[in-house]
Amino acid sequence: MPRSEDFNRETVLAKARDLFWNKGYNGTTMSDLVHETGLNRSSIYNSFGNKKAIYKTLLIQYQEENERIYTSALIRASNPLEGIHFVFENFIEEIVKDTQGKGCFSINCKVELSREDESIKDYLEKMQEHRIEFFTGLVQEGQDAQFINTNQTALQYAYFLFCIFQGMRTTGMFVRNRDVLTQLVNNGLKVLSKDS
Amino acid sequence: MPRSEDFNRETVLAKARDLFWNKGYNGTTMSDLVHETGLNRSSIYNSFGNKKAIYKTLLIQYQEENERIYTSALIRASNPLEGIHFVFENFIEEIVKDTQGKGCFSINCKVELSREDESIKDYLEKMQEHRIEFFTGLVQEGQDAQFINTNQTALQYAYFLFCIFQGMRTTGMFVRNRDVLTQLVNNGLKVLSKDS
DNA sequence: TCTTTTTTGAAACATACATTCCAATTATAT
DNA sequence: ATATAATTGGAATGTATGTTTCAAAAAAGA
Repeated sequence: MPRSEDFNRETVLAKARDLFWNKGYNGTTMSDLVHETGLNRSSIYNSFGNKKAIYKTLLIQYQEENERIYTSALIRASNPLEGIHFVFENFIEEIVKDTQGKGCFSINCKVELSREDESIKDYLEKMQEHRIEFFTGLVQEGQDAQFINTNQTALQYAYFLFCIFQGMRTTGMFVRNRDVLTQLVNNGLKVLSKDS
Repeated sequence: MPRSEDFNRETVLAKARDLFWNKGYNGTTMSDLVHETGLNRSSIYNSFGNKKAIYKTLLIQYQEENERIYTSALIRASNPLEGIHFVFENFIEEIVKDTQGKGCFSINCKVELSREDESIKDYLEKMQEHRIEFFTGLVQEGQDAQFINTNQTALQYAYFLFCIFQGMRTTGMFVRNRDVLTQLVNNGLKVLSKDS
């Protein structure tokens, strides 16, 4: 009996994501969302919840997309160190493509909302730990297979990689030169390499 | 003839800075400022201008303070590489002291306002270039005096240092363990060292 | 003391914005 | 075709918030 939604959920969410990514959470108004998605106010509230709920949906979606991108980069790699290289090359591509200097959705969220919204803080903290575990596993594998030196623990190197990632993403808001970024990664990964 | 202000300018600005730092630009209201500083609305507008003006004043003040901190760290150092070490140890202290995870005022500003406010973007972009020039000079001196290797140009190493700085500051919003941060710096600076 | 100039206090203004309401509309199942 | 249940449109609501106004108060100099 019920009438069905008259729009494509994914398309709407994509437009909402672009808005929030461009203008931040506070910089985006519900009217912006109405205008950009073409949906009516009621439809938005009805189908996606309020502003915070929409934003959280997008944040989770962003994390999951990234998760997929990273793991797929690993599959192409023939060893853990190369896997790390691929992951970072992926970051570089994202930064170079980001001609507006929007930065990382997740880091932007961290800065703008993590101190105001406890639930977002908790989520982002878990995600950060998760990423560091991800790197730790990779480095550990690399160390076991003699591709990465054992001067430091896998966990410590994981923090280092995570730090470089966040640094690139933040620095990259103003600097999007591929060569500069590539050298940045090379310099960082030099620390892990066996022959140093 | 004129009546004089009934408050301490620096004290008021310090309280305003804490507010903006804690809650961000959009998260802080003029009423917060009124409440926290104890000044009257009119007095604030009269003596400091509107919200954006106050914020910009604080941003500039923050940059200048940091400038002083860095150059004073250099004076204590006996060579450029040690100078870089001191500067980074300073970052670590700031992060460890930041028990609330407020992060860097300047990076927070970059994320929250640089895409919405052209003048702030321009200012921050200039500051970023300035910091990179600062690091470039230091590295160049270090290379000239044989403390730093010449595998990369001074400029490239400067980007690397800047990236690690921004990464530490962002990662450090959730991770404030001194040992972890110290190892982070050590790993980064290993890249510059002569015997590697 | 009296004038001048600025600061200060409290209320008022104007607007931006998230959210809700309700009637009209529309698709589905019987 | 008709009843049903959800969606949709547009206005309305209430509140949060940046900024202005203006008269009263206060300090400094003559």
